[in-house]
Amino acid sequence: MPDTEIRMRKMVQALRENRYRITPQRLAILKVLAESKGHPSVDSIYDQVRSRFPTTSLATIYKNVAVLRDLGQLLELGFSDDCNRYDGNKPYDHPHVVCTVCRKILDPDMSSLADMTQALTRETGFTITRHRLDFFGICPDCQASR
Amino acid sequence: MPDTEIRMRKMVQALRENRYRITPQRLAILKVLAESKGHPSVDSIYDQVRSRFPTTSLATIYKNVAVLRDLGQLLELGFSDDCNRYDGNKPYDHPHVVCTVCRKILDPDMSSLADMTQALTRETGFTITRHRLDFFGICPDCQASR
DNA sequence: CTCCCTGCAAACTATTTGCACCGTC
DNA sequence: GACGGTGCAAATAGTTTGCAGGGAG
Repeated sequence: MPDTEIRMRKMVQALRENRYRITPQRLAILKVLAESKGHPSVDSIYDQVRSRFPTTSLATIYKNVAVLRDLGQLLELGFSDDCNRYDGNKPYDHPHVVCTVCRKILDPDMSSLADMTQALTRETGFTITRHRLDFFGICPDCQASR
Repeated sequence: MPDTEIRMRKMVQALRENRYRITPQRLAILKVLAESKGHPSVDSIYDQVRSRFPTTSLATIYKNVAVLRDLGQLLELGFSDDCNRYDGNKPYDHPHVVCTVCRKILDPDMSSLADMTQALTRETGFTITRHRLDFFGICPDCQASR
């Protein structure tokens, strides 16, 4: 079974378990999220969903993205200077590399964060529940086209 | 000379070097930023400046904060789900610990980031120019008052 | 005396909300 | 059939902008 299919099922299951109805619009949104290799914005999801359901409204995308985020099925990357981006395939905290030119977002491998979190709890007394690690720079593609 | 004084002078110098005029409002904003131990929001700066210059407008705070940020004298922490916060004392990238209850922000000690950045350049080919590392959790004070 | 800066109000933009109708369960 | 979801439009909130008058250099 392809990964996309697995994610779809997982998200549908999470919706069902929480008594959310399975509507065509919802399925279309899940499909976009599961198939997306990148980190789509609400607008990008909107465009893709509209190609199959032309009457879908932006508000519906926002509402459903919020539901999925609250169910822990979607990671929201808020950028204050830009629109939010979403990851429906790895809906848990992980580092990102963001190209400041084309706004591409990648997921680099990086392990040592668990250690840092533990050290932090010891040092500050905080109960750490979430983190956010973003690196910003210029991707190879954008460096080439200078 | 107290640290506050040093930061004030440094910021004034940066403004002068870039042909920005030194106005009373600007000085008041610099003072708030240099004296602030925490990470004030625009609104908080606004309130503090108004206690001495009651006619100051919010737009002026925004404009000056943008100038200082662009001059590299102020670190902007954008939170998409909340208002931006600023650090005028350490205007360079560094990790933060954010209490999700009281919105307090601390600067923990943490070194290993330089290594991570280097590893990343090797792995992704990105030219890394900035990073952002935030940990979210509940501070000791807020844990106590539960 | 020249412009940059300020203060006011209006504009902007991403997101949220209210509400009547629709479709899932 | 009940009631949660959708689509539309209007509201919201932080931030930005346009412009006329004021003050730093």
